[in-house]
Amino acid sequence: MTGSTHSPAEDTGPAPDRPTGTAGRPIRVLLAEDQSMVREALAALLGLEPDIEVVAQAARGDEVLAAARAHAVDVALLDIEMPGRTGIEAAAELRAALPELKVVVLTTFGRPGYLRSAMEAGAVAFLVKDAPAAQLADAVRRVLAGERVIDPTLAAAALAEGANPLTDREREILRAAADGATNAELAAALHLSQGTVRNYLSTAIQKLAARNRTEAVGIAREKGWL
Amino acid sequence: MTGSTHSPAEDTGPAPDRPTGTAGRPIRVLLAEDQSMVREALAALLGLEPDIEVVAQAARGDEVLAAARAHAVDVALLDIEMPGRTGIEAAAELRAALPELKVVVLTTFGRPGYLRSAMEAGAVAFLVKDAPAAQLADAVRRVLAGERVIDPTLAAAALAEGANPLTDREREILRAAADGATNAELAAALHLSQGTVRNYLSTAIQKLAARNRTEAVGIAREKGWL
DNA sequence: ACATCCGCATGACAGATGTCATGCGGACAG
DNA sequence: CTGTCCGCATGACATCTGTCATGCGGATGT
Repeated sequence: MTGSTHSPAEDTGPAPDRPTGTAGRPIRVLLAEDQSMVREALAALLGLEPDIEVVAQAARGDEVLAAARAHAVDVALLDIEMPGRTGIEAAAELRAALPELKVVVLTTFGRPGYLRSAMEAGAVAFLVKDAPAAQLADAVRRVLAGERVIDPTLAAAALAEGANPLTDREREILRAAADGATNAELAAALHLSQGTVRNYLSTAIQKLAARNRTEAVGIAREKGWL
Repeated sequence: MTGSTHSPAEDTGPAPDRPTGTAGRPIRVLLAEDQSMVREALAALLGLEPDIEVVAQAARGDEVLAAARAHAVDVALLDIEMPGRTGIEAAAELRAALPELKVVVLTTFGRPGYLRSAMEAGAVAFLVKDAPAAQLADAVRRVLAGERVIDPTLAAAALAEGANPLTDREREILRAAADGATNAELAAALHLSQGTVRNYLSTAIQKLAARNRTEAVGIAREKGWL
C-alpha cells in the first residue's frame, strides 16, 4: 500500500530539471472527467502538490480542446467514458491541434483494448483508477519529463490479447446488437440482407469464442473491443 | 420530499456533545470505495474540511464493518459497486451491528432501483458522483444532524418507476442470461424445464417492455433491478 | 370455506437466430 | 499477371428463443 505520501521535503528526487522550458513555474494541468465529484476530488488531490496547478476542468469530451487552448496547458488528464467525445477521441484531437501537449488517459477499466486505442491516439500515459493516488501526480511529472507511464501488467495483457480481431462491420453490428436491436432492424439500418447480418454476428461470435450474441457483447466489452 | 422531514422520535438520545460542526470533535468518517485513486481523492477533498476527519478507508465491501467498529466512526460513506460485498449489503450489515452509525451511499449510477434498495438497507443519504463535490461534505454534516439527503429528481424517478416488477425467479434467470448463458444451461442449473426458463424470460421481457432478452437485460440494469 | 389472485411450471408452435456452402472483388506477394 | 488471402455479401437449413394456452398450489381477503 502506498498510503500517505505527503512529504514535500523528500520531493526533490524526480525534479532535477523542469522539462517544460521555463524553470520553476508550476505544471499547468487540464482535468477532464464527467463525474463532478470525482473530478473535483482529483483536482483537490493534485492541488496538494506544490508544483502542479489544475488550471482547467472539462466535464465533456467536446470541451477538452477549447479548454486546453484557452489555458496554455502542459498536461491533459482525460477520462475515457465521457459524453460528447470519449477521452480517446479527445486525445487524437489534441495531438492534431496541440502536439506539444502531453496526454494522460485515466480510466476506470483496465481494458487492454482501451490501452491500445489510447496509445494509438497519442496518449503518453495510461492510468487506471484502481492505482494508488500517488501515481497520478507522479505520472504528470514523468510525462512532462518525456517518459511514458504504463502499468506493466496491463501492457503485458494488451500484448497478450493481440489486436482487436473484429472487422469494422462486425464491430458495428455487434455494437448495435448490444443495445437489443433485432437483426431485422440492423439489416434495415445498414441496408444489408438479414442473412448478412446474421453472418457477421456469427463470425464475431466465433472469433470471440462466445456461444451467442449476448456473450459476444460481454466479451468484446470486457476487452475494450466494442 | 427531501431533507425537510426530521425524525420526531429517537433523536438526541445519548449526545451530550453534538459532534456536528459547532464546537465538538471532528466528524469521524469511514470511506469505502474500491478504486484507490478515487477513494484517496475523495479523502483529500474531505480532508480540506476542518470539521471532518477521514479516520478509516476500505477498498472492499466486506472490510467495512470491521473498519467501522475499529475506528468509532460517525458516518460511513459507501460506494455501491465493490468487491466482496456491495455498498447496499454493507449498509444493511452496519445497521444491524451499529445502529447509531449514519450511512451515506455514494454511487456512479443514479439508478432508481439502487436508491430504493439503499433506503431499505438503512442508508440515510444517497448521492451520485455526478453531483458537485461540495455536496459530499454537506451531506456528511446533514445526516449527522438527523436529516436525510436525497436528490429530489432521483427520488421522483424512483417513485415514478415503482418497485421492481420482477419476481425472484425472473430476476435470477435474467441475471444468469445476462452473462450469455443459453437457456438450456439455465434449465440444467436451476433444475427446470427449458420451456419454463423460456417462459420466465418471456414474462420478464414483457414486464420490461423489451423486444428480446438482450434489451431486457439492458433495461433492468439501467433501472437497478438486476 | 371459498373465490380469487399470483407465482411456478410445462409443452406446442411460430418466428428469430446461428451455421454453412458459396460467390464477388480488392490487396498483396511473387 | 496471377494465385492467394481476406473482407463483404447472400440464401438455405437447423437450432434456439419467445409466446401462448393450460394447469397446480399457496396466500389473501371476505
